[in-house]
Amino acid sequence: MTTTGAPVPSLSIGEVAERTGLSVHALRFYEREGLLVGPVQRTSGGRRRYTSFDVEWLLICVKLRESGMPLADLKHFAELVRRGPGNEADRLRLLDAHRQRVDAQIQALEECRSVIAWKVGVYAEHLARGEADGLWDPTA
Amino acid sequence: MTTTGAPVPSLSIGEVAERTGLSVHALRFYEREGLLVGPVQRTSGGRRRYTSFDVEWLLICVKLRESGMPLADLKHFAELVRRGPGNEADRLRLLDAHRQRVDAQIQALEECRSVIAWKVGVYAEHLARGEADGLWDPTA
DNA sequence: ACTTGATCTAGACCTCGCTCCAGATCGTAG
DNA sequence: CTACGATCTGGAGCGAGGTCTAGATCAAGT
Repeated sequence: MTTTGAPVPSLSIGEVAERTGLSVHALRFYEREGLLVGPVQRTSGGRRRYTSFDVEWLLICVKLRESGMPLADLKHFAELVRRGPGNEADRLRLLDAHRQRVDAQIQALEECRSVIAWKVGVYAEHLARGEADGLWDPTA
Repeated sequence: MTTTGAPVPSLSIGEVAERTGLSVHALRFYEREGLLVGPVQRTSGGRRRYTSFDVEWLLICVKLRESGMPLADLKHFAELVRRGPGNEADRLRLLDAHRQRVDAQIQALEECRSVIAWKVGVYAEHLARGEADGLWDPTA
């Protein structure tokens, strides 16, 4: 029954690279590093076939990496999921800690942006007033 | 006249490290890499003395680095400032490009945050409903 | 059968941004 | 004068996160 449905469409490493934005090199690297939940299936010829689960997980990985989670934490998270139910509190802690770091990061970036925007404004005003008005604060 | 005022209080590398959050190693490294606008002054004995200009510039550097500007761009910016007036348009372009990257970064982070917050919510709800309710989407 | 392009493995290599070390010197407090 | 901590230089080393190479194999089109 469960084994005879339409064959779940599986993807080659190249297709997954396209869909996730990771390079094929990075995909193999992630696998070696134990960042995937399960082992990737193979064809008789040894080529990887990724399931949609794999791809979903990878898309989450991409989001977590994009927001600065180190590979070590990602690996830890993968391990928790791999071990199956029973450690949801741990997973929650891990994600929530990361969420807080992301919030802090956003705040820091917004501060940076305002500093930069102010400096951009200084230069723009200077240029608007003409190029030849002399002395400049070297730090401006 | 201009040479006999109160001696501008200058700081040692350790004091600058404290004030900027950069390590003394990093400060020497930045200098070697040409990331400072001018050469740092030295005492007769060869120790660095940083002016408040230096410190201000370093604080800007810190903000730019914090927001992800690569050292190469920082160096480029320092070179422009070092060359003096006349290239304000270039400086503006450099900073404005960076501002745009920061904006994009903030947007990306906010997207990440919402994905993460959603997952945190999923786990939290699961835990609130009790630990023993069975099957789990492995990607959850 | 042949060609072409994607994929395979193991492992070397790379960039970035510091960090640390060794061994010498400075400078200030006792 | 002596100690001791801070600083000096040049260069090696490091951790993160991939990236790339070589040489072989697989799979699909003609």
